[in-house]
Amino acid sequence: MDLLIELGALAFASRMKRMSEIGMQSVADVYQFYGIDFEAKYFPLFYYLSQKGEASIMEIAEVLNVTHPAIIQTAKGLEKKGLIISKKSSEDARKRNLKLSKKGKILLPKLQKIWADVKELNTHIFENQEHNILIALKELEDIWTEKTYIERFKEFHKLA
Amino acid sequence: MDLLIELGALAFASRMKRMSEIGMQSVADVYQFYGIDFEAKYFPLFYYLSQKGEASIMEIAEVLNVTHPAIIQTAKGLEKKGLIISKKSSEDARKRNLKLSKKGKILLPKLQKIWADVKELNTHIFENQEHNILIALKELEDIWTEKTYIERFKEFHKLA
DNA sequence: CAAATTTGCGTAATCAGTTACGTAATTAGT
DNA sequence: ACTAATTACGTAACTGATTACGCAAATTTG
Repeated sequence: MDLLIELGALAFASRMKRMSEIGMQSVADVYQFYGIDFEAKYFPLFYYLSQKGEASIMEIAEVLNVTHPAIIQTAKGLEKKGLIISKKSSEDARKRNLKLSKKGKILLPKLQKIWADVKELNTHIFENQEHNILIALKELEDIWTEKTYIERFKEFHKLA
Repeated sequence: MDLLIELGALAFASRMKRMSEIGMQSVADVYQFYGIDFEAKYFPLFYYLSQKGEASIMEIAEVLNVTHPAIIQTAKGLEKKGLIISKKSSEDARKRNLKLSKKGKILLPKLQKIWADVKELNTHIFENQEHNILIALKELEDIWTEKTYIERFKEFHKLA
């Protein structure tokens, strides 16, 4: 029995969270399968640095939609593993810029291969869905951007 | 700029999580709008007790798909608010059964009204999606049930 | 029916994020 | 050019979940 599924439209937040956790665990399993010492939680930060080259804490926090202490914490983990390094910005003494270390750059191609394989499978799965979850997500993200839930709630139930 | 959306099929776990958080916050806003002292995190447990009447810690944990310490913790919160009570099972001395308190039963109709309103709006939103996220979720949940991601991964990439 | 195993619960430590707050550096206003 | 406001970062405390572990009660089994 799965109460959350029964609850349908009421419990969708809980189900999304559970699905998110399954997604994280799945990728973790892939890294492990390839014997690579890399955690799923590092992906967004490491990937962004691999694209951008160098970026400050706040810039990363904004792009990844998390708070800056979260970036500091994740960066600590990646620095400890020796995959990224940081140094004070020369233009702005408040900023600390992060970038891939030599070791990080060496690991990168292996990770890129895995990311490509994961992306390929995911795309395959999503495209074979009758209702594509990526499109559904994008629709919802746009709906919340347009108007907050509570505003919509008041309007819908004529409480405004 | 939103890197996660750009990453599409690769970052869907992070996006699901974010959407889940928006969903939780939205319901929290509705409780607040009605001036009701109830937190979104209490919903699954409180709702289940309102339906079942009485249930043990482990039973609830299984039905809600979380670990038993999570239920103990959530139950502590609801007991502190006086919305549920607990007593040792008479049939099995290991078990502690939870149920709504008098105060909880009095609050229930108000909550039920809110849940109904939220469900109505959510259903409206989801039914107007071109790709319905509830259906998409159900499809994915079934896919993972059928076979783990890593198994699927090995097959898809001919690594089995 | 006694011993071994399993089950139910509670607590502690941990985890990945958050909010709150403080400090130093930069930018804006006059 | 001072002063005020803002921005960037770091730390601390909290949150809501997890895993790991231990104890007591119930159940299985030899």
